[in-house]
Amino acid sequence: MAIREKEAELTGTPGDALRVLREHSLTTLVQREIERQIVSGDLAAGAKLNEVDFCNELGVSRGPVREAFRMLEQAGLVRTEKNRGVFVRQVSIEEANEIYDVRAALDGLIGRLAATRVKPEQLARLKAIVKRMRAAERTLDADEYFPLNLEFHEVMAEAAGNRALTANYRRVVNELNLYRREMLLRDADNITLSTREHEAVVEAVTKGQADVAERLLFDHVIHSRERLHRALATPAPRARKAPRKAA
Amino acid sequence: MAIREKEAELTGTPGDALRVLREHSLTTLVQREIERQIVSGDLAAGAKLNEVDFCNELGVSRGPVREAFRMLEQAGLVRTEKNRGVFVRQVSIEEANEIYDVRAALDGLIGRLAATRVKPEQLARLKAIVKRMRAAERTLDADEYFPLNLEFHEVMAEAAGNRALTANYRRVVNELNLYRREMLLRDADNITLSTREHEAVVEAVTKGQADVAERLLFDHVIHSRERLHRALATPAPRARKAPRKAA
DNA sequence: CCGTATTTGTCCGTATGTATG
DNA sequence: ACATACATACGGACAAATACG
Repeated sequence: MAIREKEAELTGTPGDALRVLREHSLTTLVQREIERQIVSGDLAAGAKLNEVDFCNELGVSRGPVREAFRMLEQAGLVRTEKNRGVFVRQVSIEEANEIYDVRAALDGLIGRLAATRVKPEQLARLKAIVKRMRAAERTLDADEYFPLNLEFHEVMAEAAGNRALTANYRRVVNELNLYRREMLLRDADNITLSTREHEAVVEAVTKGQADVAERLLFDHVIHSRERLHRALATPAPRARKAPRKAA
Repeated sequence: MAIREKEAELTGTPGDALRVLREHSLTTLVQREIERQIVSGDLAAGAKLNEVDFCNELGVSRGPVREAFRMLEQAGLVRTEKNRGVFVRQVSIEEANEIYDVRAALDGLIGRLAATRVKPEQLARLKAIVKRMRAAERTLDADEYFPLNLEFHEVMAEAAGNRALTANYRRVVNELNLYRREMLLRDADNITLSTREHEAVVEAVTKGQADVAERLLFDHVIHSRERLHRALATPAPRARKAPRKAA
């Protein structure tokens, strides 16, 4: 389906593709759609992105597609080889370790700022998320836990009330999700431990303990990395979805 | 002058524009050239970037220019208004404060990692830079101090040995340089204090004291912000250059 | 408020480079 | 190694929106 109508539907009221196009360029729409496909895992790491294929799929010409590629390149989601094409970025284990360090530093800052600035409404959302995490923990539902985890950290970043921090944090989280995302947190013990850490963070934020929240969130990221690496060392669990293409 | 020959000259051997073009796309060359103009201050904050003007100036068509715009947009150097054009990003004082927080967190990580991983060659470069800083301090030469400061932090980031960290750090530093860069560190006392802090960082890194280096570099960024704000409160010093355009 | 000029948004054709048999 | 097929890189034309007189 062409991106013009598709976006209009997603944004709510169907039929007002006109309004969407008045506010967003085709480049932006294409960029968001390709980003969605990458983040959701529809496009596997290493997959080649063919310009003309996207033109046909989205019903646009090659200009907007090429511009969207350049945006995704800067966002760290794809890699471009001159005269050869663009590919979904592959994050090696060494690279992932480096990115985890950056994320830990940013998450520490998020914890520190959120502890002093969090709004009651955000605190309520955090507590609701943790509650649902405990439910997912009981039923060992990793498919439910994964998006809750993303949402928790999204709300924390919002609570920090720093737009530059949020922007940089999102980019880092996106890049980490390229790294074997299908294997994240499939282990029951890992879910339990992760939930405990989230609860501790919420408690510190509730009490306004900036230093504690900073350290807890920093350590949480480091622990997450360790849990992931342990999970990778064990026999591989089933994949979440069948990726569309492989390079 | 057309970007094709210009880049060939800059990269060293004049006349081999062919090699440059074989390795870099026009989009990349245009992006680097516009970024240079923004970072150097040739393009003032808020200035409008006209597509056709850049086409004529750089001798390329609108395709590569538009793609370069999208890259710069993601890099945070320009802002795009649909159907109106792209403008050099303006960083408000509130935004700058937020970015400083992010930079402090990243610089803290840089200090911690550099203390354990710095190579002898990098340590030598750091010491040489600080030495030249002391010289600039004696002659109160702020024009010389400014690039030394950039170089110092560039070497520190390199010493941290984390590519993801370096990439994110560069982006943040670039954005901060959009904020009244002409006023940075023009005050004698500020130069002296800043140099002292750099020296302390080098000492901690030399001794491999990760925790100390982390804290010193973190505090250095926070102090830099305070110094900048104090400088902004005093009567404005002369501008460095005449900006080309103003929005 | 309207018409014109300018600028941006989109599309497509051609040249050049790459992969494949 | 060569030729063919295919994908990307670049340029240029048309359409739509904005700015200006």
